[in-house]
Amino acid sequence: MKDLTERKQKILKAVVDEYIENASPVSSGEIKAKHLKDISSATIRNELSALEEMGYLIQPHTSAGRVPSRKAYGLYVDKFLVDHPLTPKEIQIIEESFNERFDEVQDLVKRTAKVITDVTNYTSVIVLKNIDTVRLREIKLVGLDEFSALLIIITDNGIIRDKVIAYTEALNEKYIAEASMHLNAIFAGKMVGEITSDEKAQKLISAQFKKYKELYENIIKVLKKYATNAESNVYLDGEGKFLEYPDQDIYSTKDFLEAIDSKERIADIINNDNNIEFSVKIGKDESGGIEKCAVVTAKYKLKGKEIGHAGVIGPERMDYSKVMSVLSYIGKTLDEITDGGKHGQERLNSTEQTGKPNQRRTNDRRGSDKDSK
Amino acid sequence: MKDLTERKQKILKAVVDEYIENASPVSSGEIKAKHLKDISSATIRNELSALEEMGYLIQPHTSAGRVPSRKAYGLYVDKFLVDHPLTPKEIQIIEESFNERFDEVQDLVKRTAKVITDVTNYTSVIVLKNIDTVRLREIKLVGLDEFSALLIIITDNGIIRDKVIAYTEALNEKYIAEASMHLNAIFAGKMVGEITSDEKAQKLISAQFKKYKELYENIIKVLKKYATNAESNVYLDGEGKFLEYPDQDIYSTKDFLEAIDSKERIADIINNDNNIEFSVKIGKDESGGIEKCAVVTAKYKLKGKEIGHAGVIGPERMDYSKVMSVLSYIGKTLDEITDGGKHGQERLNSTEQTGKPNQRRTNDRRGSDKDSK
DNA sequence: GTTAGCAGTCAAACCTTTAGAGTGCTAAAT
DNA sequence: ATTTAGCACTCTAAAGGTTTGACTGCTAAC
Repeated sequence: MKDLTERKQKILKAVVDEYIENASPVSSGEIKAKHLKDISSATIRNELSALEEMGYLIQPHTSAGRVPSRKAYGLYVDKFLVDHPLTPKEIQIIEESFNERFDEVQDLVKRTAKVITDVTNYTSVIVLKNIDTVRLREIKLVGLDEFSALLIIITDNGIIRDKVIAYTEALNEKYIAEASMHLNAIFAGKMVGEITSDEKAQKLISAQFKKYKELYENIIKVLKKYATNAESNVYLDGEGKFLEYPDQDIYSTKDFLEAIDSKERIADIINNDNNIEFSVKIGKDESGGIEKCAVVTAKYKLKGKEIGHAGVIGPERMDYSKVMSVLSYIGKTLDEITDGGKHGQERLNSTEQTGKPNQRRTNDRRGSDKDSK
Repeated sequence: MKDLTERKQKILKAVVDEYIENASPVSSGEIKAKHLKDISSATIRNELSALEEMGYLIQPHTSAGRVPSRKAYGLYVDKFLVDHPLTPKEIQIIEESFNERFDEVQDLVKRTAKVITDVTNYTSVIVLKNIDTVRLREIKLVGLDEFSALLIIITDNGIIRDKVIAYTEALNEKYIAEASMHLNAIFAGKMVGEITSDEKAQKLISAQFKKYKELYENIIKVLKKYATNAESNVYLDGEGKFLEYPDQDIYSTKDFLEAIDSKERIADIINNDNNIEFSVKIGKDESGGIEKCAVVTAKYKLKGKEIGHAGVIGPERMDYSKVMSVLSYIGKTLDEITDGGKHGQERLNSTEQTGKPNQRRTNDRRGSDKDSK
């Protein structure tokens, strides 16, 4: 009775599939009718009972069917995912959405979030790698008026951020330009983490470049702020989608909304286990998560460089196969448009050639190359 | 029976006040007990009946109390608002929030939204004036690499936006700098509307500055996009607050969420009647609005310049007096910190002196200087 | 014009009943 | 030793029926 026999697995898969589809407890009769016509419901009941004892199923009350437990979803994601080919319509949505040219990485990120939502019908989320762990390509300083300048931070993966910084003494254009050069020499190529954590070097530089001290310190401050600021790294789309799966009880809806509200929390959840290709986090446990929700994410790569994670937040009973197929397809599409052999590695910045839309058409796709939680 | 006698007004006000407080239909007995002890409930019933006939009240069913109609709210906002002094704690929240220095107008805007939500406990919304109707102070072009540059748009009210633009031919730094100067000469001081709508001038310029044609056209495109793009002008905070007034039925919650989801719609509602100091839009009517919700906004000024509208989206039965008092107080506070006689008009850009927080302390405040819908 | 008093209405809360979906168990069949 | 049929049992959800009490509307007296 301790073994997960093949038949038990089949039945378990049937329960999960059925529950994902209908959101109501699955009965033995239902399984017999739709999945395993050749054994009797009584036998299935025995198996269900065993599976319940093993912790895979939950019975809301004695005379109800069974509902998958978190453990069951975990196993399901590990073993039972099937290839879920995208419909031509879905493919079309994705292709069209990426056919338009983009000038800026952030644009593309937003668009990706939107398309994930459109195709999966779940709330989508993209969390970019913390600027902390990313190399600076360049910083620029552009004077705005005598008391302020725009600091432009360009990271190695092509993301551009900027921020106004102000200073107390009036500075002229020339001074700014000079400072910009000097400071750039210091910052370029370094990781933000390196700069902000290395107090010694900071002091040294700060002393060496006395003239630019205030500016330098301001810049460090801005970088530090970005490094600890989830806000600017988290992109959401389709926050209202949860209204479309209303089988959840009030509690989890509230937890969902609270989670959605706090970008820090989202970032924490998604950055938690971020070294695997696909990550699936089901429900809330010691290490975080969202009550009654599942978070499925995949590595988000642009031009071969990993720039963060992209995925979906939905009910536990989400259509995992579909979501993973969609994420996988989108990943592949992004790969193609950003790394289509057009430019060498050195130009892997934020811009894409203007003019005609990228030509591509691929209908084959891999199913679920997963890794699971 | 056609006149809104003084007593009727009192009763109407009582109904609205009571309903705002308790969210349940108001009965004649309640009014007698809490508001008009010296007339009998029977008399009040007669009056209620008359008020209902006049369209101010609605009876959900025969044996229920009365609920205010939209017409009643309108009258209430017009005539019955009272001065609603802020508590010391509320004042403290506001003051503290603005005491920190800010470098950028957008920062201040976000902070304003946050503080409105914190103090009123409603979802707050700030809609900046469309860039279309605002004069450009300056544009800058900063080369990022040979195929792209960052376009920085600085408007007359100190708002900074930027956008990467890409071009097809490699351009060097010098070229960009030159173009930046030339183009700036063309754009500075003009309103975006002027530039984008005047096709003739566009053609002319485009011919005259042949060298910069592609750039110029790209810039126009970006400006046009901003001009028609609500997204970047709408700031929300406290989107989840609606959970805290759950007396609404499912429908209106849905409409609320849908409205919140679409920044265009928000912008439409708020820009609709934007020439009055305070605007109150109750419920949904021909000209838009949100079912069962009220939108209260005030002009949002910085350094004496009107830069948009700030306000609140909440249930129809919102605490109008309080909201208006809060908006008014915040408006006054902003006036003081941004125009405290520190700099002349010419420096009304985005920066504020660094260092010590602004010193100010004002506890007097005006109540409700309203204008109403 | 106002009020007291009372009949009438209606929603909400609370039961009770019923139906049926689904299980668990037992004993027979394989 | 499994599998299955059969049946008693459980529990929810839906439907129907009462009761309660909060209101109103009306009438007749003040």
